[in-house]
Amino acid sequence: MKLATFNINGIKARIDALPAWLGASSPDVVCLQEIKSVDEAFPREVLEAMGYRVETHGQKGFNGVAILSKLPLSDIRRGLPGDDTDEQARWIEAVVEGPRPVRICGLYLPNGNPAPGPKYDYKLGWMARMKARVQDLLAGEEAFVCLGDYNVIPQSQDAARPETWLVDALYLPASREAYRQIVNLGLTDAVRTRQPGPGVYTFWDYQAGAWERNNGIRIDHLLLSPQAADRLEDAGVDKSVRGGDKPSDHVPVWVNLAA
DNA sequence: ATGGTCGGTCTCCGA
Repeated sequence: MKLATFNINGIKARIDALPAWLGASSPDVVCLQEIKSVDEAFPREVLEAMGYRVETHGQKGFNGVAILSKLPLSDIRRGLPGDDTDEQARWIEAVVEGPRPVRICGLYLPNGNPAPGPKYDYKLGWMARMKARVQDLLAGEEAFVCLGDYNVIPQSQDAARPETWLVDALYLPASREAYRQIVNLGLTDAVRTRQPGPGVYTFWDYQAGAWERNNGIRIDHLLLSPQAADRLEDAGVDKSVRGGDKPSDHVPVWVNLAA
């Protein structure tokens, strides 16, 4: 089973590039971030025509997440638990049905800039809520994968120029500590396991020729529960998508799980 | 040495 995450930075702007990648890569399940669309305006028909079920959790203008799946979904949940006043659409969850089901949590973690400030406080609060959700899921001992745009550079090797990120919310010590606290509950970073060295990036800014200079960062991650990690076969980054027509600033990241 | 790019609209803000 091939699972992928892709921050598309606007579904309207990616209406050609997304189907092109789906056709070339044939993932079974994809979690999308930054659809920047309300549910009613999401162009589900073109994706359904490719064999995907479509579940969205959108909002106007910003944020928004979705699941595309060739396999049946159950227990679909929208929104990260822990704060009923949080109106930002950043979390969608479902169980992918099959002989060996796997729960997927698609997430768009807050950027948090500028830091310090209220946006950074929201980021850290959101990460604490995510940690609590992961703790609950771990207690269930099921296979699950938390995949999406984490907006966290875990280590210096995950940035081409780490020195330029020192005061950024994506790399501040408190951001990386909160991320480690989630991973250290017992999750496996699928891409790190398969490609342990430096130089693996998932985002290149549109500005300043970042792509041409390979000035990238790794912020899109797939974290596997122990039961999902048992089934890890392969993982990787579809870097070439960044060089295509009208690219997102992120590229797809994927994992293959047995059965 | 500096500034630079997108996307969705809220003709500015978020990233």
